Amino acid sequence: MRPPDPQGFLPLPQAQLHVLVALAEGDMHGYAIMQSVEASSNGVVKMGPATLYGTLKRLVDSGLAEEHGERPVTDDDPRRRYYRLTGLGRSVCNAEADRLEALAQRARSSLRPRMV
Amino acid sequence: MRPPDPQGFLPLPQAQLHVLVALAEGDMHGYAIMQSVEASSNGVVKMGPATLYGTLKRLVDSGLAEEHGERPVTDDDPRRRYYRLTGLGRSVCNAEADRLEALAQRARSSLRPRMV
DNA sequence: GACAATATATCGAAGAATGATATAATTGAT
DNA sequence: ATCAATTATATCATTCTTCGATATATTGTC
Repeated sequence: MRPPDPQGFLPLPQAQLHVLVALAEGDMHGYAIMQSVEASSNGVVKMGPATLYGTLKRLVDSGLAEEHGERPVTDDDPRRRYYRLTGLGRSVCNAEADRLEALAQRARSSLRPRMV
Repeated sequence: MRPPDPQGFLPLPQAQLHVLVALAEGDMHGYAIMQSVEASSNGVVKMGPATLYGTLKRLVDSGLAEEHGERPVTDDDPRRRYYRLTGLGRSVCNAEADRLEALAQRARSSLRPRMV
């Protein structure tokens, strides 16, 4: 029973990555994740409720995120359900970030080749 | 009739991005793309023929890649079909690389917060 | 009280990715 | 010259993922 290898989750589906990155910035409830994803992508990535809640379910099922009961003292709308990254979720998000960064680098150096 | 906005193609499905990045490194035939994607991801991304040829078709249909008849003098297996990026394909690949780089940055700075 | 925004949830359809399989030409080994 | 492995393209059926639409109820604002 070894701890699951983060690499095994890669490549991560787009929506899952976006939710993980949002949660990396802090624990959040679903609706806040939707807003965060749209805002921090400057409106390029639009995530509707179907994508969000479906994705959230998958993340919880696969152990990358979890719901928890710790609520902020102020501003507690009882409908809200808060989520956080698990340790595994952090590792996977990190691994995927590394992978994508390398990919982006490669694209860059091919598309704008340096003068030799 | 304005030229299509690269941003409108974002976010690009994973397989499409991988093929575009491979083609950014040089014109290639299908089988070479498969190998390139798998090799340069260190085996993390495995693209089978169904994904490859389906994706290639989509890229051509949407004007991001195109087939061409220019073949290398040596080493010409007549079965091969060569593809290249279009101008639009380059722009889109570049825009997506920028987006993913920014996303990876954000993930990084959240996951490994700098000491303040 | 009326209305917009917040918040979660699910259905069914569309889009994307995959494993399996098929076919055939090429290459390398013997 | 024969045989097998590799190269190369292609498609089917299924599964996974994403999306638009819709539903329901609560909260905040005027």
